[in-house]
Amino acid sequence: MKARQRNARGEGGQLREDILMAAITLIEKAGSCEGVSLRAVAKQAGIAAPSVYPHFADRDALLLAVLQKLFDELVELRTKAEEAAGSGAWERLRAGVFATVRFGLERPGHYKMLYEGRVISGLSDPKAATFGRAIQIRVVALIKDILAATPGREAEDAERLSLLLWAATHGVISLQINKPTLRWPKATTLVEELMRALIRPGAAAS
Amino acid sequence: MKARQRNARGEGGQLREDILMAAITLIEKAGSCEGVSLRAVAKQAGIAAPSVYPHFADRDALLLAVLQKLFDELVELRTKAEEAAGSGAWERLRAGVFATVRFGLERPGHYKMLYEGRVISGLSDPKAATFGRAIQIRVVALIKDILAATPGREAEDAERLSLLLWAATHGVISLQINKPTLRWPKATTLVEELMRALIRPGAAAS
DNA sequence: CCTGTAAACTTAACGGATGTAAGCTAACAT
DNA sequence: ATGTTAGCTTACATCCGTTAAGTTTACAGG
Repeated sequence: MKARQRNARGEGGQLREDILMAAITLIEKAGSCEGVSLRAVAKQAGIAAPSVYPHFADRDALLLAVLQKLFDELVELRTKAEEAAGSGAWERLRAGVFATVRFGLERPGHYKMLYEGRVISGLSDPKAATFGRAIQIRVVALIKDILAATPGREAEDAERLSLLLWAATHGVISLQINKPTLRWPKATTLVEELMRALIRPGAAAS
Repeated sequence: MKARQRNARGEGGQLREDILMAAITLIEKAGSCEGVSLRAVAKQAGIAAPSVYPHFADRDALLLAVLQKLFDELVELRTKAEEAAGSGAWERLRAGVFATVRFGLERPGHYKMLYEGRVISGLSDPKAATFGRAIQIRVVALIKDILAATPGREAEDAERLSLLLWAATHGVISLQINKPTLRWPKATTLVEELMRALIRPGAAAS
């Protein structure tokens, strides 16, 4: 791991990306960001521990950057899945939710960091709180569309339904990650049942 | 903290309880069991660090004992709540679920240890996996009763519904714990809506 | 009451890991 | 040749889990 090439004059910033990637790799391997030491990240990146400091003020700043990057990644995954799902609101919503489920099950360590991580440090919390917001906004819009097209439910609170859907989805992913010894039915199927129960009650049994 | 009285001849076992209590206190204060050091537990209990070893083989054994105790506590809380709720299956189920919600919100660190904690050590996991089982078994029975009394749903899979309910409930608690900066509606209300959507669809709007 | 002994608990210490600070060296652009 | 940048080495103070050995205390038998 020590065979790292020194970067050229203007490209010291390249290392920043490498450090982030190293941290992301280790966090997934460790299952969460706790216990991932700065030294381990440095070793994974092929550099000495103090070489992190020119790029990140301290360990918290590094973890916050990782959090940001992972959220961005999830938002993009979700966006692409929605776009690939066509134009129906229901299909788009389902595709987005499924994308999150897949993300969570394939990369449980990253998912836990995003949605089960405690406040990293006092100051960084308010910033981190806004990271996932983009998703929730689009979900509310989609649910509004679905409700508007469902006779008798036009006046229901889409915001509240989105919270319920989020909670239910997160619960399925979280339990499946944290209680892996139980035998779980297919997560996407469970989530689809929850979606139908909450948003399209008429089709509960698919 | 150093004014601890030495225990009498045969009652060294008293300290075991004190250590457990100290660990439980610190885990709640720290928000999870990671980062709670054996030395900190000892200091909280008013003893020196090595005095833990006559009572617990190592740190993992201590944490496992804490896990056991916390699960027992939650099971008892839930049992009492169900018993106080009368004889209706729906009311008993709701009371039990609400008790868990209250436990989670009042003691988020303990809840996270129970339901978001990773495997403590290789060997201890299979044992720990059975800890929460008692709850789920009773929930399935209650849901069976409810379904049997609901025309048209007698044949539905109570086991699967219990998983969905568990996931949805856990999702509400977990998100509310881990995203405390968002403004959340009352958790018990959210959970009751989920319960109605899943188990009593006819009464979705209360 | 005295005393021996075993339990309850302490202090000291080891080996290692951690985050971070200072200063140094090697490479490249000018 | 020189100045700046990239990254390294060394070092610090602190904490960790754990072991070994010693000390204090409570009680039983005389």
